[in-house]
Amino acid sequence: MQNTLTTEQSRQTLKALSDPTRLDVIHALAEGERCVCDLTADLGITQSRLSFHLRVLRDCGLLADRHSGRWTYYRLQPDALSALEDWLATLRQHCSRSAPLCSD
Amino acid sequence: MQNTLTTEQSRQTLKALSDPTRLDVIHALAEGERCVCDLTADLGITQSRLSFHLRVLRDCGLLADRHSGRWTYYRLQPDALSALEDWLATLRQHCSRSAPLCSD
DNA sequence: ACAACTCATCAAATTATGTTGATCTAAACA
DNA sequence: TGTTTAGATCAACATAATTTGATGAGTTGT
Repeated sequence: MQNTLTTEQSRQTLKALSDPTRLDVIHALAEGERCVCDLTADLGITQSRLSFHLRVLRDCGLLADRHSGRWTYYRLQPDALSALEDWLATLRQHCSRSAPLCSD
Repeated sequence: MQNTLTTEQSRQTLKALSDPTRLDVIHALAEGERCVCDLTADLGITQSRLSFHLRVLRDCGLLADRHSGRWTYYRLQPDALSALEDWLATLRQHCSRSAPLCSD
């Protein structure tokens, strides 16, 4: 499979995943999609704070949302994780080519 | 291969990789190990700034260093990238299990 | 229309990260 | 010993990310 993430997109996804609150969100959504008010209760954080983190995760493609009535449901997009894995694998392969240059 | 990274270690590595200057360092080192003064010249940044980023990368295991005379040589540790890939793959597998819960 | 509910957004305050320039230690070499 | 070089560290500043509390927009039910 080809990596379609730009370096900038990968950076944003890496940064998004490096926050503990956002990892909590991801774990909570691993059970399936949930509305914001349920997530707020599950995680025990304020609504505006959760909304901020949901936006970060959605903006980098890790989450998708769906509106129904007055609720907004968020769900995981595992393909975004796959794409990041591909990007990382490519980086690692590039790094593994490295040979020592400096001898002393 | 088993994932040996804790969530906290993974977070630190993700955060380390999410900075453009640090990605530049990694790409520079993909050619092989280099001393700090050569890296400073390669990247065109100040010595203290580079030193700061090298420490972040070393602290999360992405780089190793070696002292020889008055020089310090840094090199990549591709295994740290592999470990992060494993952690990500595990997270993705966990996420991919998710089934929609909310019907309306 | 009105009230209650869900959620996003905003400004202000707080906290975390990165940058700069100076200083310090250790090594090399005259 | 005195001087130069490599590199780490520190304090001060600058910038970016996060949190909080308030407000606003849309939806539902009375």
